[in-house]
Amino acid sequence: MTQKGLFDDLAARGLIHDSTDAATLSARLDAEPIGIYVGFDPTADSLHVGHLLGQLTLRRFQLAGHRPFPLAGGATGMVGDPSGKSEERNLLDRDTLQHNVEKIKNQLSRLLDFSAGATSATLVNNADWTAQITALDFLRDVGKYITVNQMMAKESVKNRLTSENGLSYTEFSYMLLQANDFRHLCATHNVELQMGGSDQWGNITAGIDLIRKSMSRSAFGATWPLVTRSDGQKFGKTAGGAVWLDAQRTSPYQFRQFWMQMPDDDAVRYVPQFSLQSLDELKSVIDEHNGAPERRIVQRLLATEITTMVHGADAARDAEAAADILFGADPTQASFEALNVVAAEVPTTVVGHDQFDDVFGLLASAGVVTSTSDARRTIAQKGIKVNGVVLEEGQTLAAHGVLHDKWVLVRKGKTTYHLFEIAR
RNA sequence: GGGUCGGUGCCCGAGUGGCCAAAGGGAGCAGACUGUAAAUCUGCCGGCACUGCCUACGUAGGUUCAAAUCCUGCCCGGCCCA
Repeated sequence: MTQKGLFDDLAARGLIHDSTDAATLSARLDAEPIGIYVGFDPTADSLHVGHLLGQLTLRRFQLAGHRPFPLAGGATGMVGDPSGKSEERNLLDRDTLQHNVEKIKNQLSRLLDFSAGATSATLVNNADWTAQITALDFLRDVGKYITVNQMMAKESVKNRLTSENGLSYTEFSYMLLQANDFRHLCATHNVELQMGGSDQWGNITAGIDLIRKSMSRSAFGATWPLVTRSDGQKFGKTAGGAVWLDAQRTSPYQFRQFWMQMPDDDAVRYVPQFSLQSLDELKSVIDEHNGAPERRIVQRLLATEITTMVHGADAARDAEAAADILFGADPTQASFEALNVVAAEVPTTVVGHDQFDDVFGLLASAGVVTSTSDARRTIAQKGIKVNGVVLEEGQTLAAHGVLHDKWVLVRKGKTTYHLFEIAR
């Protein structure tokens, strides 16, 4: 019924950081389908690549025959998780939170199958069972079972207690809410396993304890490691900010580029963690990649697979087609249709014929450069190419022609593209 | 509340009357080399109507031909005392 060896597979991919007794959990997973949940707090109206591991983990379990429960933290988002934070969070207001939950729900659905019979995913929102609980009930039914001593032992709590920022009672209580979520899902949906990032370990074990003490049954927990980058930067951040799953915030093209432009070391490390392909298949791909790293085989695999999962096959194909044109041959040879694809993926600004003389102003207002001064500098340093040709000082944007009577393709540096479209 | 030290560009940090749009480092941008990597090297790195002008060294005033630099008030932070 369930695929054997799931736990070992996860471990081999580098996806297990902590877990409750590995042998027991592994045997349990092999024996029969179980319910697993992963929580996502609605701190923004879109998830970002940092959340992908959680979604992919649920997907892996689903593919192996288990029942995934993505959880939107409508309630926990009200409080703020102190884990991994050095100071008290600013709380979002209810309307914003509600809005975020709605947007995120949709994204949580993307990678999972909700009509897969026994292994169907179930989207839950902890506000549904938490919002109505009275303070008294909560203290009796949850607080009673968890000691302050235990909460104080949490690393994130300790850190905050010794820092100057302090820790409010609200954030301190966060772990109780999360523990209650686990118990609720265990009681109502027979969910036995919670997973999360390594910073969630304390919250997860609190839930396991609560289940043992109040329900007299056992539950499992596991975490995946923090995704790190070889250069020490935070994963999922680029110069432009976070890489979002929302196509409005990060276009499929940009999303795909995030994976394409990944350093070799990171890409090789991430592939087993992010790809759903078997380890055997991946091993041969990695070998091939190491033999010819300039072909970016691993980056390409990640870019294609993840973009397809998040944005769909059509969007992934278009993004790839656009990138092939931009990073491939001479743009002046590109067909009208090809450029149309590019136009859909690359930021585009509509301009009038008469505006082409104001090169600095155009580049600045389109956001290609940060100011007209920056535009001057970049051009002086030969950093701007128009239709593939270096733009010299004093030339207008139309100096190298207009493609198909419609577009001027501007490239800044190696990877930034912008399209100027002539107003009709 | 008293004392004391400090608040400088995206970040760290030097500068204690003119030579200061402000050393140095980091980040960032561009160029070379490359593979839409990494490392390395070079240049840039407040804005604009760009051989000049404007705005900037917590904030508001003052002294001076001239202030990030001196004086006064205020705000904020560290430390010590109460």
